[in-house]
Amino acid sequence: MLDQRSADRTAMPELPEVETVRRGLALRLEGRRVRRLRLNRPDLRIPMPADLPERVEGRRVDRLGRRAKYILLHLEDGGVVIAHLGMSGRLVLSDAGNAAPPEPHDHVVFTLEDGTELRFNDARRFGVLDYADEKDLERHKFFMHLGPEPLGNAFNGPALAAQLEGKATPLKAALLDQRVVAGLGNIYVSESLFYAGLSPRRQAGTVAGPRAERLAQAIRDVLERAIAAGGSSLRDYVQASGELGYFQHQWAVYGKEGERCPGCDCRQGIKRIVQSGRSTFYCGKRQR
DNA sequence: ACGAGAACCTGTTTGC
DNA sequence: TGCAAACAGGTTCTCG
Repeated sequence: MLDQRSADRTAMPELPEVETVRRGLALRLEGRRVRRLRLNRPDLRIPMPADLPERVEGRRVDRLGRRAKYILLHLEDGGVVIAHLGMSGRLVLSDAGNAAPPEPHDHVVFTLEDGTELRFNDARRFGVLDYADEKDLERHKFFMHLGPEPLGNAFNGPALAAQLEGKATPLKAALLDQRVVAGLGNIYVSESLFYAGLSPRRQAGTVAGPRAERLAQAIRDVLERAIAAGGSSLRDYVQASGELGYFQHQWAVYGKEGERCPGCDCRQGIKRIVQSGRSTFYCGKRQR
């Protein structure tokens, strides 16, 4: 229990964590009906629609979906609640008859017919909650410009190379751009580049052919392994407390400045640099 | 048009 | 010990 609480504080909502949360919510929400939706504080990064409660209350949740880092609650009438966790957002479930006491930053509370509560808690309010009709999702402003899902069929070496072609920006910055590939964040960009053996400082446009192939594969592998790790943690987590949170991962380079490179015997160890205001970790010898 | 950096906001960690 | 600065998983806007 204590371990889980401390894991909560090191939340990291990139694609694997969002997918893990989606799976956990699916177990508890699919097929259930929302009795009440309470907006405590609607002014997140983008103000949520004032009519959200009337759009949602009384509807059954058919299916939990995901696009990039957005979680989608598909309702029975074709409505979709769109949730993004930003940097600090959490979706916390509590059992019927055993509701957790209200916490600071509980901005939205869904109450199901059986009393189960789902709370959207987000201290920094970089998160988002919105509503759309299913048929309009592709054209929604959140999704209109997104690149391919890295775990989908449309993502591979040539597709990635095409996105990077002509870009002068460092590879690190290009991979954070959700139009290039949707779902990577600061941690998994560093991790993917490490496994691909590519320098985060390399000009993005120079990545094509076999390099692009390696990078696309590294991205896939890293994300799949992280989801697998989250999935196994999730089972324990749900059994233990019935809550959802985030999970600590074992990273190769992220946050490991000065430590020994796990891929080679170089002397300098893992380097930390700042690119467009954000930390990047890499091995200067192994990654070119 | 593009890319770098700031801004958004709060909480936690680090360093003097 | 206490306080201030630095830093944090994301996205979007502005400026050069």
